[in-house]
Amino acid sequence: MKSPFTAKVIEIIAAIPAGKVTTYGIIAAHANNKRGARQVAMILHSSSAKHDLPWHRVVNRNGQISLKRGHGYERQMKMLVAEGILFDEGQRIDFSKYLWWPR
DNA sequence: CAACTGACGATAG
DNA sequence: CCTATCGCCAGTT
Repeated sequence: MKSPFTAKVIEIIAAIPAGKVTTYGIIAAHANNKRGARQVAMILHSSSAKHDLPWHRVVNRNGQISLKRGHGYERQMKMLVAEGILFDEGQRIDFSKYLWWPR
């Protein structure tokens, strides 16, 4: 079996409601690995498809998409906008409106 | 098995 | 505002 951390991360991500977003750090913290944000990203990268996870609802702590242009950035933004999430001029998401906290 | 990589984050300057 | 550096450790090679 994969680590408890991995299982927890997948569980949390699968629970993110449409129209909301959360961050790598928050997920990591709830999976008992406060400083494991990078692993959350890695898990998403390798397991989002097989676990049918809403990977696009996870952004970094600035409310911005971490992907690079031409490597998923536009695709992710498009999916978020399609769910009603708006970006400001700096292409950042307003956490006061869209942040989802697992619990 | 060892080394390397990296959708991140906090901190320091 | 910015860059640099360290910590964390699952995947990949």
